[in-house]
Amino acid sequence: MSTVGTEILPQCEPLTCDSDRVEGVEPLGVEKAQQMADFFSLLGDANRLRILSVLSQRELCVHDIASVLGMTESAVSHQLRVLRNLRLVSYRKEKRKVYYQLLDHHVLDLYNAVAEHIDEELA
Amino acid sequence: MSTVGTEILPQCEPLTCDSDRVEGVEPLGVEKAQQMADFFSLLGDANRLRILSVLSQRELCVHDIASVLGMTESAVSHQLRVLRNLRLVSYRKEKRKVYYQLLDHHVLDLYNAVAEHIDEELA
DNA sequence: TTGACATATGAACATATGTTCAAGTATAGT
DNA sequence: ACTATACTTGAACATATGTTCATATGTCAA
Repeated sequence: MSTVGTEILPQCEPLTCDSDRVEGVEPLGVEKAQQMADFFSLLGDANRLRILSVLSQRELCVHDIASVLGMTESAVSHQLRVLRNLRLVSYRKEKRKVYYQLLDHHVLDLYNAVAEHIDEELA
Repeated sequence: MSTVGTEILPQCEPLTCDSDRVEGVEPLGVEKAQQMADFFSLLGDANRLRILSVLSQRELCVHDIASVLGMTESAVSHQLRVLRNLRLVSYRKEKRKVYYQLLDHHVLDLYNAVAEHIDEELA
C-alpha cells in the first residue's frame, strides 16, 4: 500500500462544485466514444456523402462517380478507399473498370435520418 | 453561338467511359450535402459524444461535466458552445453555475443507432 | 510492344479542428 | 472591496483531414 504519512489530499477528486449530481452518471467510455466518433466522422464529409448518395442509386465505376459529382478521379479513389476500409462499399472489377456498390445499407438509415432532420430545420 | 470552325470537342463532357449508367442518377446537392456533413461532423468527436452521453442522463453544470469526463473546463466550454450553436443543448443559470441539458433528443436516436452498430461489428 | 484508358497510391500542400494557456467576465460569500 | 468560484473567450499550437499533382499499376486493343 502506498501510504504517505498522515492526511493525504485526494488530488484526483474535484475540489469544489459539491453537487452530488455526478453520482450515478456513467459517461460513455473513451474507447467506444472514439469508435463512434470515427464512424460519424466518416459521414462528416460532403463529398463522401455525395458518393454514398449516388451509390445508393446505382452501382458505378470510379470514372462515372467522378463525372457525376464533378470530382477528380483521384479524389474519388481516395475517398472510396476510406469507404472500403470501413466496409461501407464493395467493388467488382469488369474489364478495366472497377464498379463500386453500397455494402452496408445500415448507413442509409442514418443518412436518411439526418437528411430529414435538415429538411425539418429549414421549415 | 461560340462556334470554333468545324468539329468542336465537348470539353466539359466525359471523354470516355461511355456507360449510360450515370443517366438518372441524381447526386445529393452540394449545399445539402454540406449541411448534412456539418451535422455528422458534430458527432464526429469523442469528447462531444461523451458530453452528450452524460447530458442524456442528467442536467449538469460545466464543472461537473469536466469533472466526470476528465476534461478541462475550458475544453468543455468550447465544445458546449458548438453544441449550443447547433441547438443540441440548452442551459439555465443558477447562482454561479450554468446547467446544461440535452435539447434535441432526436440526436440520441442517431447516437444509439451507431452505438448499436459498433457493438454489432465487434460480434 | 506500344499506347490509351481506368484506377490506385504517395507526398505535398492547404485547411479545418480541438486542446491548451492566459486572460477576461460574472457572481456569491466574507 | 476583496477573494474564490464558475464559466467564457481568444490566440497559439499541434494534429487531422482532404485535395491536388505526379507517378505508379494494371488492363485492354491494335
